[in-house]
Amino acid sequence: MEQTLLSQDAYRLFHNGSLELAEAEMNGIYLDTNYCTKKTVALSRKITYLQKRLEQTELIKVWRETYGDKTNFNSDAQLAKILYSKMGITPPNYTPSKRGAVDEKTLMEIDNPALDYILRIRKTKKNKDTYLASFIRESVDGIIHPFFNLNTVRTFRSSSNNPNFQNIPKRNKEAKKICRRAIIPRPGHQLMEVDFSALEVNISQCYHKDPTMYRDLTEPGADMHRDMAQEIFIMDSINNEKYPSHDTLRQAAKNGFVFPQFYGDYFGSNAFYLSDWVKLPTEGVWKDSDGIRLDTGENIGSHMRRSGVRSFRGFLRHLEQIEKHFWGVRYSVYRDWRKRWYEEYQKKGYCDTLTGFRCGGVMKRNEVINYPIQGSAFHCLLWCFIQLSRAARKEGWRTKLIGQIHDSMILDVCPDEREYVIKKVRQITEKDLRESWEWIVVPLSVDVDLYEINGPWLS
DNA sequence: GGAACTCGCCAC
DNA sequence: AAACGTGGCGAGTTCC
Repeated sequence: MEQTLLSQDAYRLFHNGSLELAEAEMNGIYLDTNYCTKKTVALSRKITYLQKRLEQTELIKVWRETYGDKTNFNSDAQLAKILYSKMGITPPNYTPSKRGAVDEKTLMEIDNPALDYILRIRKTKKNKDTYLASFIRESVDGIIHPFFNLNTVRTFRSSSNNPNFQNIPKRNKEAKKICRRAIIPRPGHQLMEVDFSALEVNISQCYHKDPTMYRDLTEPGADMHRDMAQEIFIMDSINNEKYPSHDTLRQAAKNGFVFPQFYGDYFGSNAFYLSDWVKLPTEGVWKDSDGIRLDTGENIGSHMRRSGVRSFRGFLRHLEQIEKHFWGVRYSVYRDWRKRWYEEYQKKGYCDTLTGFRCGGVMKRNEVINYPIQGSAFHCLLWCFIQLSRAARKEGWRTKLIGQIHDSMILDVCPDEREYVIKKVRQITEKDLRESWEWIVVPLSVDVDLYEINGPWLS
């Protein structure tokens, strides 16, 4: 790795950052250990039950005939051999090393009742063995002390381990409930989460200074994801109040087009993700009954056909045009920045971040473009974390900073101090940060989420 | 018996 | 022309 702390400022940020992160590590996070042990038992029982049901399936007969005593339902290698060699199924997808894949998406494409049990067992084991088990294993007197490292990541972000506090389930409702139920505040306290809104996109603006994106980020009512949803799904207006289902389309555009495009993806793979999201088939001509149902009463397959996109192939051509317009017209200044930024790297062999770090060594185009944005965004969070942690110490708060997840901070708040802490948080994140770093050319704002007093990390 | 690998899957 | 950025970690497997 050829990353270096270029400037005195960068050194100081990481020096002070490591001190305050160490303070948070020492503070630690309270665990409902009673819940953890009870839930672990419950999940074990669930796994036993699911395995019994799995035993009764036809697929398992083949599995036992093949592997006998060596049968192991947790082995993906065995599963791949059963499906793709013994049963002669053609793998719907392949792994990077060209073997038949057996991940969730792939197994869902194969019509076999046993696979449903395998997936449910996998999910349950993940919650039990990765999250609850590591919480129990790493806890000391009912407190976990996740590490927050500043020396492991190529982009100068942070990482976390023992246990990893930065990948606790959130999107999957069931997993979220199982895992976050274990995280609780100090007695009488409440958890608080402070998230920067769209931090990476805002920080990208500080590099490329695209005027269209500037408007998208600063004008009230502007919404790039809604705009792109309208283009992708060919609608005059995406009105979420009148048609709540349209929020699904906005989400699809955000996670299936806009963000992947920013990371360096292209329309070809966007098309698969988007089709999957709205349940449109990736083969053949779309039917009126295809796809999710909109609040207008129409299915999206019918809507797309009426609008002139009649099949997945048509959708590909449509998305190609949208991509062309996205970079060629809408964000052409951003596009030019990317080009220049990469060419400059090719000339110099490194690129520097706005926060004073140097990324060097052999990098691919997407890496060169993404590293500075990803790193600088985290540095904004780290700067705020340092200021807040210092204030907490100097002013003798009972409120403690306990963790950080790239663009958010997690606090264990004493309710008496709550209003003052929120005031301080907003002062640091929304005012002081911009004054301290003049290169931040857009307003930054945070969401403050509060959880119940004595309640877990769940709403 | 441990290091290094693959795969799958969780987060931003 | 090519084509999604950053991590940690559990389990299985392979190799020495």
